[in-house]
Amino acid sequence: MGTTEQRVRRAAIELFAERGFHGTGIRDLAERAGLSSATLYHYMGTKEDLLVSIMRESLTRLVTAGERLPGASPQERVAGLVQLHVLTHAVQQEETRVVDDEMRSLTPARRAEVVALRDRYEALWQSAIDDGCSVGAFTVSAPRVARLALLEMCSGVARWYAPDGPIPLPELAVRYTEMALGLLGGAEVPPADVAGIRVLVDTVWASQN
Amino acid sequence: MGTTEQRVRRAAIELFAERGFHGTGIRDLAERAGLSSATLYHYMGTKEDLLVSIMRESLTRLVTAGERLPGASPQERVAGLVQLHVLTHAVQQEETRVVDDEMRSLTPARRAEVVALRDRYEALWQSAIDDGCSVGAFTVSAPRVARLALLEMCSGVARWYAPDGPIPLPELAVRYTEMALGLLGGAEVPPADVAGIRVLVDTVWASQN
Amino acid sequence: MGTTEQRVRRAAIELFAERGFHGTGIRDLAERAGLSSATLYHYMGTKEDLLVSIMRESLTRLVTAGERLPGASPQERVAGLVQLHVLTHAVQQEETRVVDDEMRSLTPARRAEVVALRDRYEALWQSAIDDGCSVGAFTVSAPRVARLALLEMCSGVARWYAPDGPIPLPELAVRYTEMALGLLGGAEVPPADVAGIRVLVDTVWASQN
Amino acid sequence: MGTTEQRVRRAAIELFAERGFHGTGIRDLAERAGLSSATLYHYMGTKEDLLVSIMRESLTRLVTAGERLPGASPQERVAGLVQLHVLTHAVQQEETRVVDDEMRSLTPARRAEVVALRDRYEALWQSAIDDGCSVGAFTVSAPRVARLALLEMCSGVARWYAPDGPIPLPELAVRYTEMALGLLGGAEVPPADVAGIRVLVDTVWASQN
DNA sequence: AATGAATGAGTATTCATTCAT
DNA sequence: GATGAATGAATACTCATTCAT
Repeated sequence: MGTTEQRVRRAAIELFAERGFHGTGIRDLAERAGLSSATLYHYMGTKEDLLVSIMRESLTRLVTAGERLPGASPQERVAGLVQLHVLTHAVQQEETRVVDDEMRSLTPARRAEVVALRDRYEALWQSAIDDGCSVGAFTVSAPRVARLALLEMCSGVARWYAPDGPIPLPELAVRYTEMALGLLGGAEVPPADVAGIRVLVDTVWASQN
Repeated sequence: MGTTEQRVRRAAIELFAERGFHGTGIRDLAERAGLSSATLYHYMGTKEDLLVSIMRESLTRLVTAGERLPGASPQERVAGLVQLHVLTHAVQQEETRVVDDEMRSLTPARRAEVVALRDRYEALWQSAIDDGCSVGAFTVSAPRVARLALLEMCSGVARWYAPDGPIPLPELAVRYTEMALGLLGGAEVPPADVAGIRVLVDTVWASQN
Repeated sequence: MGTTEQRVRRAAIELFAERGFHGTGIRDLAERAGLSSATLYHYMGTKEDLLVSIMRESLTRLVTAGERLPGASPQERVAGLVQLHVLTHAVQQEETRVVDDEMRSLTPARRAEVVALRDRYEALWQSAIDDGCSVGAFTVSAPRVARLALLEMCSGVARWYAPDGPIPLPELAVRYTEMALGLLGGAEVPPADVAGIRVLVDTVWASQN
Repeated sequence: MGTTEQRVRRAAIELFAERGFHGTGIRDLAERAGLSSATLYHYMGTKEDLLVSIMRESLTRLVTAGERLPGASPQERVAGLVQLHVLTHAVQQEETRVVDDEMRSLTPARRAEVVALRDRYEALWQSAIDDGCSVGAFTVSAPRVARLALLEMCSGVARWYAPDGPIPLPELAVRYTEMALGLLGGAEVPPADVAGIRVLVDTVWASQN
């Protein structure tokens, strides 16, 4: 069952994803983690601390994985990012939904730190897209908007993809790669190494913290 | 400034979009609407009634517009739906975000009604997609998944599109149409009548209730 | 019984005096005032706001009365201050004890305002004492210390004086006047107009706010 | 640094004096003593036990010292008590403030014991004063009130006296002796042996428990 | 139509204390 | 001797809602 702290984190991820931060009470968390609400406070600071910690860890992992992605050409880098993003959003659906949806629940002071991390991750996308545009590999006219549309599109996976459903994970990744490169315009789709990326995701998410 | 009831609805849409249903208090609503919290209750039932009413109205308008869309071929119907969806999500960003994000905040009893409306709307998409597949106009292998991915992609517009930004609304609609038909596979993009759809959107949203 | 707000203030004064600020719970206040603890919040801000407001009002009254005191010579001014202080501490025992004892319970931010008021009141004492020293009316060697000792001595009245006990109020005032002037050294005791000061006290405490 | 138990007592005296009994949490005590809050309970019973024990020890010492005071005449006995009281309140400011201020924080059951001790101490004062009145050495009309006023006046020293300030301890004691005997009326001030009393205070407070 | 007053149930968080290790 | 873990009861305060006026 893991350590108590892990149980608390899991409970928080599940409930924040299901009911939202403000819709989840401290009592709900305690019950789900199998603790009294007073004991909960041995394993966390405030409720917001817990949320921040979940977001920080998740985004840090994403940034780590993103920076370890292979691929030299802009097409390969975008393809890798899409596959990384889609795989994590398909495999860690609850966690990624919390990160994507609960930004607004953060106090301005705490939001800053988390936004900084997210910006660092999105900068990886932006630079890959911008490079592709410079080189003429992509023809999209508004690269900033393209980034937003792509991320929105890929993040959606966390809301509907069923791991045990009809679409195998690798196929999902390939399809999204095709869609993404199509959206960027005139780009040929590089050969995908989904398996390699899956290994990367598993590695990064296996590491403690 | 509109009737008091409209002020209440506007306040609710703004705050629910900004802070979420559970993050918005009755006093916040009252303050934003310029009323006392007791007076608020002259213009609404419970807080949940207000949310349901906003969602019902918005989804009803979307269904109405969706059913009035012209277009005979599957390609034309999908194109129309994409343009309708993108335009509404770009123009009515707050309202559509509330509809998309606050489903989980509904009590099971109330959720049923709203989900039924949403299902009715999504059925328009599904049938267009399915028809296209039957006829061989689309080659996508998993039509249900395609619907989900398309809706997710188009709904994202409400989260980032800036009406006063660099991309004009018609261009946005066209781009999304292209991306959507590309996603469905092997479909030629029919000529777009974005202006006509814009009129439809404005008409439906102008009507009271 | 007075307005509800007055009942809340009375309850707070009684309980803060009896059990201290930290020893008094919001439920205690509500019960004493005959309200539910939620209703209490219609009539106050936070518990600290209530304490500050009580202190501010009491000190403001004391300053007002102190500034209206007649008396030209240092002896007369000190005598007036002693009588004012003793009378208020004998008549408003609970309120003055709250002011004297609960300073430490204030948050630094709120403490500043209250301390400023108290300093303004004590400055009246200090200047009378200092003037007496300059003129040679008092022979005390450490005037600052004399002020502290005098205030401490006179404030003590609020802790033990029984209004229905053997010592009449005017006699109490006279005795303290004698002790105070003796403490300051070599001062002749001016004729006391305790009745006049009693009228002043009653006037200032009768006024709303 | 003394035994752990002494560290706990010192922490309690400091914090109870600074923030009051109800304003001091068990965690505050633990932190100040450099222990975990669980370990704290190896060195004390309940929080109230700790307070009672501090008060009992302090009052016991005061009674012990009071009973050992030399002096045959009522004037000498009062002078000795004043000097004892002033010296202890100047030297043990925090401890004496806790004793004086936190009586109200005690449960009725525990209060009885402590009040009994205090009464025993105050009885020393009362009998000296009463004897002086019987013999005609004092002319004060209300002896009980005189005791209260004297104690209040002398205890105030703990609230403002600065050991490193301009007034030397012996002078402070002499001044208070003069004030006290003046307050009692028509009493000549006996020669003071402040140094002797200081030795007594130091002896009694040096003894363990 | 509008609101001040009222509240029971709820909020997140801290309390003093115990106990197994 | 020391402590991490645990908790029931309490803390100050807010919630959505009702109602008399």
